Amino acid sequence: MGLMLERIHLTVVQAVEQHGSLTAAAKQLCVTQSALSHTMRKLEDHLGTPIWLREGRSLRLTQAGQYLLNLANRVLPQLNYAESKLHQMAKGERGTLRIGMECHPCYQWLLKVVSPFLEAWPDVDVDVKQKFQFGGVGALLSYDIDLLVTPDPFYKTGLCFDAVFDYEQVLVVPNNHTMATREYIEAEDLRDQVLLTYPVTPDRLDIYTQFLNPAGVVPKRHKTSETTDIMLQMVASGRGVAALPRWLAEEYCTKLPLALLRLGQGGVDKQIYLGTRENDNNVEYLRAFIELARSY
Amino acid sequence: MGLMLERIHLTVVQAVEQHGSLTAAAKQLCVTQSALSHTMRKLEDHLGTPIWLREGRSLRLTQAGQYLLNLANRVLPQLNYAESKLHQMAKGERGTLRIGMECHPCYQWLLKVVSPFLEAWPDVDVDVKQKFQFGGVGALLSYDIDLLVTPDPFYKTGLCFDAVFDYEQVLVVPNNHTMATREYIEAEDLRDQVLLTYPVTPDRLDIYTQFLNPAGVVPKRHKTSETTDIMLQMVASGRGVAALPRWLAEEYCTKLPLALLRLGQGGVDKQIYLGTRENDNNVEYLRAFIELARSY
DNA sequence: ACGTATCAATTAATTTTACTCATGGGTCTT
DNA sequence: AAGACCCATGAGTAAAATTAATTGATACGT
Repeated sequence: MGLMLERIHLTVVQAVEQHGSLTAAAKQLCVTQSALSHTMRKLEDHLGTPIWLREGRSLRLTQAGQYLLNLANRVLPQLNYAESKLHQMAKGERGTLRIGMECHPCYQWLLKVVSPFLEAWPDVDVDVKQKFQFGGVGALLSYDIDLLVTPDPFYKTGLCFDAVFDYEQVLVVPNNHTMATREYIEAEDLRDQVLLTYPVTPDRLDIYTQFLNPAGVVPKRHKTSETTDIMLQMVASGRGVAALPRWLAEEYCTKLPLALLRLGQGGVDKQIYLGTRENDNNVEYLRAFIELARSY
Repeated sequence: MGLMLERIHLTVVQAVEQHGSLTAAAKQLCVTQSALSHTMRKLEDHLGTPIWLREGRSLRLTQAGQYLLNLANRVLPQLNYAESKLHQMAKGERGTLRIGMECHPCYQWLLKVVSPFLEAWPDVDVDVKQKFQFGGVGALLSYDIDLLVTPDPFYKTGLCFDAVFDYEQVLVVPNNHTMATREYIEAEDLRDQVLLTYPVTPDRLDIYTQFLNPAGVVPKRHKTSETTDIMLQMVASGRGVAALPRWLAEEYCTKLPLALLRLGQGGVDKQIYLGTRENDNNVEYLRAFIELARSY
């Protein structure tokens, strides 16, 4: 009645993949190559299938091995994090608030909330992540993050979303642009414009989903930029137009020759949501963060 | 450099919670109580925090212990499933296709696809699950299922959704109902009707999201029923009306005195989607299932 | 209130396991 | 063809896990 698939096995598969050989993995793990060879051999016997094909002096993962590697990449981070979190709990520390960002421009806003939070909770660290294998919701569900900042809430059992921030999405144009003096623009007006956005898929860009798509309009060209600074430099120099939160764009208006226009007569209104797991409802510092965010 | 949090620890925490005592857990795991006491004691020393409060002769989880239990409930199923899947792979079996259902009436449709699939892939088993802690998407992301049947796709990085089935959602009324002879109804017509649905939240019922809510209509009463049979028995006996897929309702029309009405002049059209992980794109039998489903 | 049953912790003895060392057989490089 | 590199194997040993036996504490029944 032997359980057999252990943490060490996943660790080895992962380390071998990372370092290229059993020997290198062994050095990394501070044991001999022989130890790992024995250990993995036992697992292979137990499973009844090899994990690697021994080709000359190198190892290539079998299908079973690839499955193990995939498992390792999913499970090991959880174990590692849990262990460190338990250590933190033991020392009486509050732990780390892991924040995931699904919203490029929110970063600036987040910084303004994080800083008073760190003061109010000196024993809680903050960690911000931006890339997720399965999107922000996936990261929340698989405990890779504890809090998700997103303009795009997704109500599912086990998750809570709180709206914490209202803002208006506006179009940013150079202030010598032909449209610069208008109060608002229509979707049609963008048909012959170059649109600058962050590099994410159009279905996650509000300017498309809420403004252009309903009107069936596609801009002349679509360019992307990772950073707001560069993006607005491009706008100022007449390379295109961009859609950003008003509060963010306004900060740049003092530095760059820009004008802000409403999107449609009524404007496009947005909210930022904070997503959490229901399980974490009673985590004090998490609730506190949301309260703090709401009060801004 | 001692790694320490092992599978056995999670197993013990889970087993103690399940069986109420260390002794019972030990029996379950085919070891002595002493062994578990030692093992867990070592972990507590390593972490620096107790896992249980010893109250008289019983154990109560500390906060750290609860965290461990939560971790165990998330991680152990993955390890257990992985181990059995690897054993299957070793024996040359294809494995199990775990299907999650987020759509009550789809069950009937699914059965029609599963049966030819089982014939075409004799070495693949099928398992159908209906309850998910974090919704269908969560189950997909955390590898609790491999395929999600849903009317409500959710595009996220790492997931694919394929539309496999178009159908019309219709209103089912008894055939002696005052509206029974009409071709279609308006939302207003439901204001004084009793509505029968499956027991899920209204935001996941198309009749609300696509028909009633836009018109701001609330039915006189809302009753729920777990099964289609009972629901339509109720409809036939004049206790209310129900919204169901046309193909499903039509099957009952031969047995029960029912009439089907379009929802609104244009009718409400729906699709069933099959959700998978991008990672599984190359799993033959999964692709085959989707193809098979599409061809119906 | 007393005896009995149950449960967890502890100690010491024992078994099992994991690891290292030493070695051999491959393969690739130059 | 030599040297470097890599993995597998077998035997011995150190370490760890497990057991058996016992204790102390608590609940329960009569």
